[in-house]
Amino acid sequence: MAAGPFVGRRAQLRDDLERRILAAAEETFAMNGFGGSSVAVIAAAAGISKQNLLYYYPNKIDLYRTVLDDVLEDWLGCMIDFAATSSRPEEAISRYIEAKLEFSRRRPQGSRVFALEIIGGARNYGNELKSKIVPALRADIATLERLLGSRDDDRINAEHLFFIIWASTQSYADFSAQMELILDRKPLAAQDFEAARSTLTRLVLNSLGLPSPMTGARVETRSAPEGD
Amino acid sequence: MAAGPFVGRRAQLRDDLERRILAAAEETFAMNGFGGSSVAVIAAAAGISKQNLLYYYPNKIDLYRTVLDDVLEDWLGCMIDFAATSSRPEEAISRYIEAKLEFSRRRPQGSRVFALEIIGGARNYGNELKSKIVPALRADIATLERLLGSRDDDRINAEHLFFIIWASTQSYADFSAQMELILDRKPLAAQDFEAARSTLTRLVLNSLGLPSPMTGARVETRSAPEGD
DNA sequence: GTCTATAAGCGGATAGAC
DNA sequence: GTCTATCCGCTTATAGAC
Repeated sequence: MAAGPFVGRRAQLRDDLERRILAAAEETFAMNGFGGSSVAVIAAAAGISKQNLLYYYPNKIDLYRTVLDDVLEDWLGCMIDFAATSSRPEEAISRYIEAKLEFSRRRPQGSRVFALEIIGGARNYGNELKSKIVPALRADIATLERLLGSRDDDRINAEHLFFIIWASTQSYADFSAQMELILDRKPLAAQDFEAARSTLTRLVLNSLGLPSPMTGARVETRSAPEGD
Repeated sequence: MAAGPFVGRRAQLRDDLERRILAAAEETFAMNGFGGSSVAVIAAAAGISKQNLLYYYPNKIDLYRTVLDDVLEDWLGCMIDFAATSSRPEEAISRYIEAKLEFSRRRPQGSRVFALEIIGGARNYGNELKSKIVPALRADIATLERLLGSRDDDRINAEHLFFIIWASTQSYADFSAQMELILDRKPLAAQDFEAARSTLTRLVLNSLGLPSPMTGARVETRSAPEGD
């Protein structure tokens, strides 16, 4: 239902309210899980009555799935760049990590709702997981494999390298409560995400024998394998 | 309450039942979260009545905290080795990753209960998180920092390197549902954990300029920076 | 669309018999 | 320790007035 140029005022108001409800639901589900969130609390957070919420979303599970859909759409939009990129490997990987971390920074609650669903076995979102998320991840893994080149012998396992990238970037949203305690800073600041980006990028590129794209080819601990 | 040599039959039975309840609770909480788990369902999984469960654990939140305590004790037991180790850096780090992955493999449900609690902001376990878990992680980070040596210049950030290790190893428990779909194998097999260990260990050691401990000093992609 | 009212059931927790 | 019986608040969801 994309908004055309002639959206009426009513439709606009309705759209605004739906967004407010979804935002409230995303936050509540992230903090309390599906079972721990009541429709009444979500409605209160959205500034409307429980009955009114149920007018827009006929039941709790539909609301929950809509939240997941909304987050998924956002996430997929951020992630398509990787498979389509024709940049140099080090730049493609670097940008991918950056985009994934940026998503964690920009939408941590959405990331958490997803994490909760996966941890619980994806029983409410299994079809979408199989039909959309897994293919996207597989495409990313295939891209990564292509970027790694054809040295089959002692090559880094692309699937597990991808799992590491994915787990690491995601954790800056999902486990931020723990990181905040360790870094003694709440919430996490821009410098923390920058340090995360820098550390993870360096780790991955270094393990692949690729130069660091930002600081040029200079890698302090070693010399580059070939002239660039 | 360590069991002495003269534990009565009754005490033994009670202990057995408590363990059965805790196991059922761990599994139920892991799959459904705190709010999504009912005492009745946990009791049924343990093979007793709801009222009987409430005789052993007076309320739901106590049961939940006991599960977390039980998992934490197990986890702490696995993790002390790192800080105490005096092995060579590459061996210490290698063993740490191995132990953390082994915990994910052996007790995935416990790992998930913890993850759910942290994602929800650790509102039910904040004190223990601050007093036990965070200090343990800080000690591990300090150990890692020591192992990294004193090159302050362009050194890998120990905190974030640790976050990466921690997130990656934990994800093989928490997000196994997704990995199972990608790897097309349910549940994950020993070979998957071995591939995870190998990939992550190699990634971390390589980024630190350390030789791989298992395959000797041979690292396919580069030559060692200095003779060992 | 938003309200009041209410249905129908599940939730955690307690009382007291045995 | 385990059982039956029960309380009562909160839950999702619906009906119908305005």
